[in-house]
Amino acid sequence: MSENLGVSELSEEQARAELARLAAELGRANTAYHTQDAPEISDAAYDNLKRRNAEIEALFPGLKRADSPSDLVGASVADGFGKITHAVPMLSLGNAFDDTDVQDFSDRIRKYLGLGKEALVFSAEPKIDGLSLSLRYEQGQLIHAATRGDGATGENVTDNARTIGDIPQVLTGAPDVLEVRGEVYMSHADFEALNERQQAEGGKVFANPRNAAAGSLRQLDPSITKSRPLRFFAYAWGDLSAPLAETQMDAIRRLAQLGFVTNPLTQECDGPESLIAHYRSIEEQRATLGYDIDGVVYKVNRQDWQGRLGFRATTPRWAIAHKFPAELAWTRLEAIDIQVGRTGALSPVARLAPVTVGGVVVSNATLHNEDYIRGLDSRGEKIRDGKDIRIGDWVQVYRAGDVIPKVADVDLTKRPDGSAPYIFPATCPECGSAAVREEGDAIRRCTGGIICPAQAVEKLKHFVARKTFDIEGLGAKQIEMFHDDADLPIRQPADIFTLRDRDASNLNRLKNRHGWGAQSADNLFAAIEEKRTIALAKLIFALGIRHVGEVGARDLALHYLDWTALTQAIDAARPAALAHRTADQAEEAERIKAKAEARRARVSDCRAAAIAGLDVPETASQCWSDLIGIDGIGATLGMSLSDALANPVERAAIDALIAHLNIVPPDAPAQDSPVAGKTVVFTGTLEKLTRAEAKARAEALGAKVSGSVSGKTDILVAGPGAGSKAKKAADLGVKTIDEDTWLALIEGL
DNA sequence: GTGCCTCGAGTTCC
DNA sequence: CTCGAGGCAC
Repeated sequence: MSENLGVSELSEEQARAELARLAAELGRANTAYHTQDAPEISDAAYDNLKRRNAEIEALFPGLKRADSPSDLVGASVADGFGKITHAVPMLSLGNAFDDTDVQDFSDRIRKYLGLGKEALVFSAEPKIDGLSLSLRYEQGQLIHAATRGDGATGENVTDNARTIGDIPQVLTGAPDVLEVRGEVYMSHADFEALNERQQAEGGKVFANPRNAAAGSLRQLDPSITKSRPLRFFAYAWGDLSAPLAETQMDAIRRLAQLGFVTNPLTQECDGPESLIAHYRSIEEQRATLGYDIDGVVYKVNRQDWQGRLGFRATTPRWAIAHKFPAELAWTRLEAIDIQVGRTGALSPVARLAPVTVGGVVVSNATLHNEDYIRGLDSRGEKIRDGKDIRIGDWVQVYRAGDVIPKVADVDLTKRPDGSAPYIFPATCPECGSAAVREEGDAIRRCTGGIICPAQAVEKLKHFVARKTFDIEGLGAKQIEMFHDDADLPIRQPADIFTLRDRDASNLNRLKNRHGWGAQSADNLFAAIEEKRTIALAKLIFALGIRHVGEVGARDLALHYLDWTALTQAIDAARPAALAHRTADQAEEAERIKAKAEARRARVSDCRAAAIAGLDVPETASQCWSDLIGIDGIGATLGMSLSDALANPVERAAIDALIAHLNIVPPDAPAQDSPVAGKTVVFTGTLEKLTRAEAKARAEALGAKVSGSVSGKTDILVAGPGAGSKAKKAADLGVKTIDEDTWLALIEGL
């Protein structure tokens, strides 16, 4: 047997066999652990198997199995934490900042549910300022604990969670599978005692209880977590298939019966006035609670109504967080710097004399844009009573959403003599090109395009970012270094993929440089090689074309399925795109000129000529309509994409890049479903699905989802409140069905 | 035209 | 996380 060999001594064949053996053994151990009282093997033995598996996988990455135990949840791996995908995503909440927002929240729900005089009851509880944790229990046993992470996937902190006294290891009388959610936090007293201890021992002193709780929970060594006084309030559960109770309040009581600690200030409220009264009461008690809270959470009490209300993209419709006013601090504005983003946006950043805001030292803050500094909002109306912001001013800072520092106000009585209004630059501070602000736009942009080094670097950073090419070892810092490198410059994406060959024929080789070695250089080249194969959607997003974000890129990929098809279609649509813009501009001019009677005729002539003169070929119009007919893609995105591909410099860079890549088309949609190849339009309110879900399901089944009804539409799915589209469909003789019929049609697929 | 809702692009600190 | 703005429904 090979299992006594060191990992490095294994042959490929032995490694493959052993990975199979480990997968089987760990799989069996996992099943035993999760379904029976006694685990089959000890924790230490389990960890050893797991570690050996990870070591072999690291050495033979090509042999990693589809059912690799390293992807299994519920076990500790030596380095870092494993990932856990939440069965039900951990979403964030919408925010209310004043009484009006609370009233709106209630009104919105009443309208959505169609409630008349009927009572609408809420639960209200303090929003604990800690970190949320999801606990999974199977057959009453705590199986795993995961942090929120990005909402879909979190970190596996099971071993640490087991050390928290408020978290039961075993439940009696619980459903077979139960996910409990709550907040891990540290009390003020415990926090202070911990910091004193840390200081005495020369350890890290935490800025605030939240950071202390987060730092303690994310310890790699559970014995350290155990020594930290963490607590836990349970407030929700993650599995709606088996509701704990018919109302939120009953569910909380049930959690308390099961042995969880629930917050004593949780209360039932029968309307907005009652919610606000409870909010004020909690606000008054805030200082004496002994732990940090940052607001009050309101939830619709009835479970069935929560179900009907459902979710928007990232937040439930049935809950909201009523936030306390943010903590404020005053400090001196020392300078205003201008940063240039990847789209050329000039963003002013305030450099501040360091000041503590909400437990964190802040020395930078956003100033948004030109108008914000001048004291105007996006509609040109006064904010801060019209006070402008000047260098040297005494300014008020807060952290929006307790995260992003912003300059909120100015103290005019402390304004230094001889100060002058800040003059926003009209040229790019990085490349000197003109910086212009389009009519109706809040942002001033550098016109240098690819010539501007700041834009080039930011675009490259976007290209290698986590959601795009995600090249390990080539992050923002490395991009900055390589961009200005004398011997191995990376000036455009294609340069990344020629790096290895250029390095091989270079005198100043990467492996001989300070801070690099043969191993790290090889790792980088290997990471780059790995990403030569890339999904079409990621490639499109990575190009960093304005208005083409993650979702737009995915929609384009799903529609065209292939890079060549996409470029050919966009190229062909170019005349129509130009005509669209010309017509747009002419219309705009016409609107302005309508007031200046004298010149109207000339403009109309100009518009007619523009359209007639361009003589748009039929195929161009078709390609253009096809493009902007994609649901979610409009003329602005279309124009932006067309411009990017038609710009000779940009196009050359893109073509050079494409030559190095192996582009993977999106998963071919099912061919055998009843809706494959059909064009579907959703309209009205969907009750069982969100629009995004409906769209994703339909696309997975091979349907094309369009935004508007036309002769090409095969099926219109009309929910309640469908209007003009249903009428148009009837006129065109398009088949129209309701949501239930649609669900029945695609059922089981 | 108006009013949602989502998406894109910007931001800080650990 | 927030703002602005694009896209879409009414």
